[in-house]
Amino acid sequence: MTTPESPLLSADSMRPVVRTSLSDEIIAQILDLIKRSVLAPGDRLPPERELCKRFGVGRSSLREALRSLSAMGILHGRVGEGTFVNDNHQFLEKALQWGLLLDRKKVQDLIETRLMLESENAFWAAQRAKDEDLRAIEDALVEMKRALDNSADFLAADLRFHLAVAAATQNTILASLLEATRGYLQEWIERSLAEPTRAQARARLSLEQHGRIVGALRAGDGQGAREAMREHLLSSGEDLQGQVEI
Amino acid sequence: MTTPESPLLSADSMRPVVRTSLSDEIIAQILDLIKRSVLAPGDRLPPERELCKRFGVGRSSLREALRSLSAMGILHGRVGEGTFVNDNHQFLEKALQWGLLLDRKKVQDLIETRLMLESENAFWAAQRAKDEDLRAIEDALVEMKRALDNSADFLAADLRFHLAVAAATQNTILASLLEATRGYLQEWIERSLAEPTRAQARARLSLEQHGRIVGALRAGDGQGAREAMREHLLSSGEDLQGQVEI
DNA sequence: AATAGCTGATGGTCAGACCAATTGCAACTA
DNA sequence: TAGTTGCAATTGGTCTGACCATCAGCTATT
Repeated sequence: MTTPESPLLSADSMRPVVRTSLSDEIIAQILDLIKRSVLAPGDRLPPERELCKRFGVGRSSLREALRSLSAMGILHGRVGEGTFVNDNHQFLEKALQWGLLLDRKKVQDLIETRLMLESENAFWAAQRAKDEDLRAIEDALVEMKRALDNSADFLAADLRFHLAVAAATQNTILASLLEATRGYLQEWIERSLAEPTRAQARARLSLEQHGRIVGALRAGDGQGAREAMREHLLSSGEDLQGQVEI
Repeated sequence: MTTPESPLLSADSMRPVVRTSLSDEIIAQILDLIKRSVLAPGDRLPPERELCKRFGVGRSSLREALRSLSAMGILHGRVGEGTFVNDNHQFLEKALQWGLLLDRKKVQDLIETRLMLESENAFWAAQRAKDEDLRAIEDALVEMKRALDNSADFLAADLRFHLAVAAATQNTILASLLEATRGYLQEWIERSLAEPTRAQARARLSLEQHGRIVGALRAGDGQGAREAMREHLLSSGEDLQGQVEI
C-alpha cells in the first residue's frame, strides 16, 4: 500500500530538477561572450589553466567544453599558441558535414537543396545588394575571366562569386545555409573538373552565365537573377550529377 | 644567407602534416559506426572505461569526444546508466540554435528563410509525396480541425502538418533545414497566439489555408502548393513579425 | 508482499603529471 | 650586422588515478 501523498505534492508544484553539467554551462557562457562581442572572431582566449581558475572548474570540464566548441567550428586551438575564436562560424557547415558522414546518400539531396538556395539567394540579392556587394561580385567575375586557363584559380573565384551573392542578400541565415552546402560540395565540384579540356569549355560557358547573373543583379531584376542562376546551376550540375553516381 | 634547397623540396612534394587530435579521430569513428548501423539509435555504448581500452586512448580524450557528440545531440549520457545514441539526430537544429544564440537579431532572417524553405518544400512534396505521406499530412489536418478550440493542441497538429510536408519531399536535407528553422521559431509562434480570441480567428483561417495546400498536394500541383504555402505563411507571418519587433 | 538498505557499475569531476608544438629571446656564427 | 642556432617558457594535448553522485538490481528486513 502506498502512503497518501501530502496535498502539497498533488499539484505540479514540483518540477524535475535540471542537472546541467559543468561543461554545458561553460559552453553556454562562452557562446554568450561571443554573442555579446566580448569575444570577437580572431580573439585569443586566456590559457586553459587560467580559464579553469576563472570558471572555478577542473581542467577536464573546461576542456570538454572547449573541445565541443572546437568540434563544431566555433573555436580552434593550436598547441603552443592558444585557443582562438574562429573568424567564419562554420558550425552549420560542420553540422552538415557530420550529417553527411552519417548518410552519404544525401549528397544528391544536397545538390537539389543548393539549387534552391542559390536561385533564391540570387532573387533576394537582386533586390537588396548594396553597391559594395555588387562591386565584390563583379570583382570575382573579373578574376574568373583572368583565370580562364587555370582551373584551380577559376574555381576559387567562382566560389567567391557565389559567396558574394549570398552576402548580398543581407540575410545571414540564408547565406550561412548556402555557404554550408556549397562548402561541402566544393570537393565534388573540383573533382568534376578534373580533365583540363572539359574544364576549359565549361569555364567559358560558366563565365557567360555568370555575366548574365550579374546583369540581372545590377538591374535589380529578382526574377531574372533567379532564372539565370537556376539555368547556370542546372547546366553545370550535370557534370556533378555524373560524378556523384560513381 | 640561405642554403640552397634540395630539388626535392622545390616542388610542392611536401604538404603540411595533418595532426588530427585523438578525440576528433574518435568522433569520426563513432559517427562511422552510427552510419554503418553498427550503433543504432537507442543503443547503449560500452562503458567509458572499456571504450578507452578499445580505442587505446586515455579517458580524457575519449570523454572529450563523447561530450562533443553529446553537445551536438547525437549522444546523451546518464550517470549510473550509460551513454546512448539519440533517436533523432538534431545536429542541424542544434547548430542553427547555436548560430542564433550568437546573434539573436537573426530571427528576422529566419522568418524569411523559413518562408522560402516551406514554399519550396511544398513544391517538391506535391511532385513526390507518396500515399503514406499524403495520409500523414491529412491526418494532421483532421487533428487540427478537431483541436480548433484548443490552442496548444492545434499548434502541435499544425507543426505535425508542416513536418509531414517536409518529409514528403523525400529530400532529407531540405526537410532537416525546415525542421531546424521551424523548431526554433516554434517558441515565437506560440507566443504570438497568446490571446485566445485572436487565436481562434487565426486558427479558422489557418485551417482553410492548410486545406488548400492539401488540395494542391493531392493534385500533384507543385506551383499551386508553393503558392498556397506562401500565402499561408505570409498571412500568418504578420503576427509573428509584430511579435519579434517587441 | 512491500519496503528499506546495500552493492556494483557508470558518468561527472578533479588534480597532477608529462608530452609536443610554438614563440621569443639570447647566444653564437659568418 | 645579419642570419642562424639553441634554450626556456608558454600552451594545448594526453594520460593516470582518484573520488563523488546517481542509478539499477539484488538482498534482507518487516
